[in-house]
Amino acid sequence: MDRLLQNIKIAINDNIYVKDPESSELGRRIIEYSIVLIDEIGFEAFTFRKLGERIGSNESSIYRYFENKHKLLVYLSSWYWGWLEYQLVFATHGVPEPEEKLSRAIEIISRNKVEDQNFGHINEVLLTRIVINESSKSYLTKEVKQENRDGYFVIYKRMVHRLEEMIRTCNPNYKYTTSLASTIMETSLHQHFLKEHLPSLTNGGEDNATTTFIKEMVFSTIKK
Amino acid sequence: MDRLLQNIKIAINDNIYVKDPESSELGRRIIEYSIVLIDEIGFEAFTFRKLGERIGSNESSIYRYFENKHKLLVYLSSWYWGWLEYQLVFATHGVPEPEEKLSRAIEIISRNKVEDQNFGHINEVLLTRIVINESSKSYLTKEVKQENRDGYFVIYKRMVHRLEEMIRTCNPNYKYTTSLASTIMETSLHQHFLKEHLPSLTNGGEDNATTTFIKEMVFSTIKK
Amino acid sequence: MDRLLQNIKIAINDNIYVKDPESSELGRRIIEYSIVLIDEIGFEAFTFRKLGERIGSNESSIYRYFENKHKLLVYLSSWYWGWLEYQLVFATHGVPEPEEKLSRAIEIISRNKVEDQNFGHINEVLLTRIVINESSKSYLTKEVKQENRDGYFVIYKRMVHRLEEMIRTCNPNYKYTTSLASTIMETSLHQHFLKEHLPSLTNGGEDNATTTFIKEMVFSTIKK
Amino acid sequence: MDRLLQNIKIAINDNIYVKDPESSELGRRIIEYSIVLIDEIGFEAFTFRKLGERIGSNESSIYRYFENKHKLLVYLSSWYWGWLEYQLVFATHGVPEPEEKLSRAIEIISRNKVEDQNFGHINEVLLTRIVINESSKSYLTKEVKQENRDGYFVIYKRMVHRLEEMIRTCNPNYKYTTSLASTIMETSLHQHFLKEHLPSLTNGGEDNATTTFIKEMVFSTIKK
DNA sequence: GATGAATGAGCGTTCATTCAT
DNA sequence: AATGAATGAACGCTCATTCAT
Repeated sequence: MDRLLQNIKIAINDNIYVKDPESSELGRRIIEYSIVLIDEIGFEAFTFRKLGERIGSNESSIYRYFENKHKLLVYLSSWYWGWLEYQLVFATHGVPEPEEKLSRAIEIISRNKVEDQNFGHINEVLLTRIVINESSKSYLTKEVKQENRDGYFVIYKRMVHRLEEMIRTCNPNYKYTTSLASTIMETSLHQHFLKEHLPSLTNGGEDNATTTFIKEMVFSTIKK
Repeated sequence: MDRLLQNIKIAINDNIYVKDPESSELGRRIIEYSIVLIDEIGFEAFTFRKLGERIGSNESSIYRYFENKHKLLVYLSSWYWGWLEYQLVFATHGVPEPEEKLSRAIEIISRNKVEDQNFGHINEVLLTRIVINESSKSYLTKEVKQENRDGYFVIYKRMVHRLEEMIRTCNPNYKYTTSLASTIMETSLHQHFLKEHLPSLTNGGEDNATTTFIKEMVFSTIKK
Repeated sequence: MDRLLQNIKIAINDNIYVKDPESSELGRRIIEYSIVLIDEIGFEAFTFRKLGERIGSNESSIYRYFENKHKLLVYLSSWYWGWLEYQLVFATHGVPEPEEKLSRAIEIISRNKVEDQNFGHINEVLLTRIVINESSKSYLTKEVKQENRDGYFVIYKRMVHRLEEMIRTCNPNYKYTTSLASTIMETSLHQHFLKEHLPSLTNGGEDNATTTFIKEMVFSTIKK
Repeated sequence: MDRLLQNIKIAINDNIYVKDPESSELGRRIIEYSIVLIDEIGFEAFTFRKLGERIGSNESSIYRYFENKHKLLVYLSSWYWGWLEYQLVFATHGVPEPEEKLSRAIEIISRNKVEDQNFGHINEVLLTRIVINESSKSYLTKEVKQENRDGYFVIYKRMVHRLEEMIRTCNPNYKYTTSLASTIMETSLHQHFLKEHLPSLTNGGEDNATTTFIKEMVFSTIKK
């Protein structure tokens, strides 16, 4: 992305963190290296102690920012979806044609991600990999319902509802707009996962194959 | 299901377990109560110690059957898919019409599950809930690739390939058969998850809505 | 008590604190809310962090006043005994009859306490409960001897010696004046503790039963 | 004590421990060295980790026997009271004269303790010191009431009730039997504490002074 | 003088696992 | 084959305290 947006900051629900990691140097290091480390060793093996070692800081300092590693993952996921949402709004703003709008939205969500210079301390490529591999763990817990009530997933849900709205504009008579919207989101992640880890379960090998697959599926489904 | 099948046994790849849990009373208790306990407290909080307490046996005995709790989850998932595969084969066998065949397959995979009297020690309703809530944790690990090589996911993959084959029979020209097949599998689980935990992200509220949604999507996608 | 004494201040040995908590608003808030909080959660669970949160101040500020929570407890105990001593002196001053004097002293020490309007920021009822439940922890430590040398318990000891003196005046031949005096002090606390927590170990249920019990015991013991 | 009683075992309420420490060598070492270590460094500084180091065993093994250090202290206190109770029963059994009986009981409770050869792994002298210095911490907690309900203090309470019964036999008209009984128990400990740490608050310096003091006090109090 | 941020150390606990029976 | 006991290692977290402002 261009650098016009240098001052923007992805806004995250403030009861996900204890202290805003964007508010200090240490906070930003926590974000930067948690992404690197989770990608390296997986979320299961990731601990605040190891992160502390990596950033040359005591784990107790990290507790000033996040109550536990689970909330840190929720934060990273939220940031990811906030970042995608930003791109989606930017790319679809002012596009009059509903099909074109939805097409661009699917593209943003399902394409291969590249680094974004606007957020120096965040490696979006690694983060995307984390979201693909681990983010379901942020909601597949016994506490989903409470966390949902606490607004942990607002950005994700807003994304789904934006898609839903676009689908409805394309075809007001289509019955399963919400399910289709959430399927777009989930399929985007899942197909990328398979491509990486279980390639025999996908045709997504070539560039943009996933995007094309989803677009075809969505548009034939909602065609009047 | 009827009870004609009383003697059948779902065959599970034998390097998932150390000792076949179907081969002893203790083994069957391990399976029975691991399902109950994981459903109760979640896979994260589930430990062999707690399972041992529940079945009145020492945790070390459980190690005779499974190397660790992760493999036990792989076993349960495999069993689930094996069970579904059985139903799928049974329901589609001898159906000449390709569309009808695929339609029945989707139905088997995505419908709400009920208890199956053929497997007394397994509560299929709870198991389905576990697969919906937790099974992604069985492959979302750093070790997927190795485990795939070890054949942990053969049944799942065979299911995908069966679907793929049916899709191809319906329309030999459709390009993304594998992706569509894996999307059917994943969407079936995901929509049920949303229905349960984040209902605002699905239209799947009514009976069979998920099945209808998927069928519509699939058939419009592959329509010649 | 009447309000004639508005300007009095209980004098506490100044090496118990770093900075006199009576010398500032923050100091008084520390005293006020430490009493409330210790009563609420117990001394064990009480920390400067929690106290800081309660008074809307950083824990590091509290360290300006007290080196650690143990010294704060010593301070509170000392304040309690200083407060009791004041009442004792006030109530026995000018009483010529030795038995009457001792009787009034025992009364002061063992009666149920009520709030004293002279010290607005201190809730004497809660403080009494703390002294009953927790104050032994202020001297039951490996450091008693050193702390005694440092004068941490002067007020308490002065109280014992005042009682001792009164006992001796009643009966100059009684041999165990000091032990009896310290037993009066300890029994007053202990019986109140039992009344509250293990009532089957006391007859102290009715009003003033503890006072009557102690008086009877003391006077029969020292009777010539 | 003589060695006639070699086979006796002090019976402790079995929900104080997870596994009976008398049932294994490791368990007995835990008891033996916890007494030594608590006496050495104080209960506050005592941790299972340090105990583990001392007995050359991992702290996790200790958790097999006691849930936490607080319960271990409850166990030690209970053992102490059980041991005293045994002596008390033994010393008063068959004594017809009520005053003599009570006198012997007070003696048992308040005298200086010496090692008892019947319990090889327990150093009764150190244990007595622990009970004097630390045991109040076993009941001065926010959880007393619940723990009382759970029977943690049964032996202590039985001791009080035995004393109470003896007092009543001496003088059926005395009103405060329970309070006097609990005062005997408490004063015995407290005077020994003072003798050791704050000797200016006691006359208990000479041998048996505490015993004599208490006996005089009790008998003059209940004298008809 | 009061505060906010950061830290090191250690606690209590649990887990997965092994060993001996 | 199944069990019970024991262990090492690590986790999550909190505490008391210090430093810089």
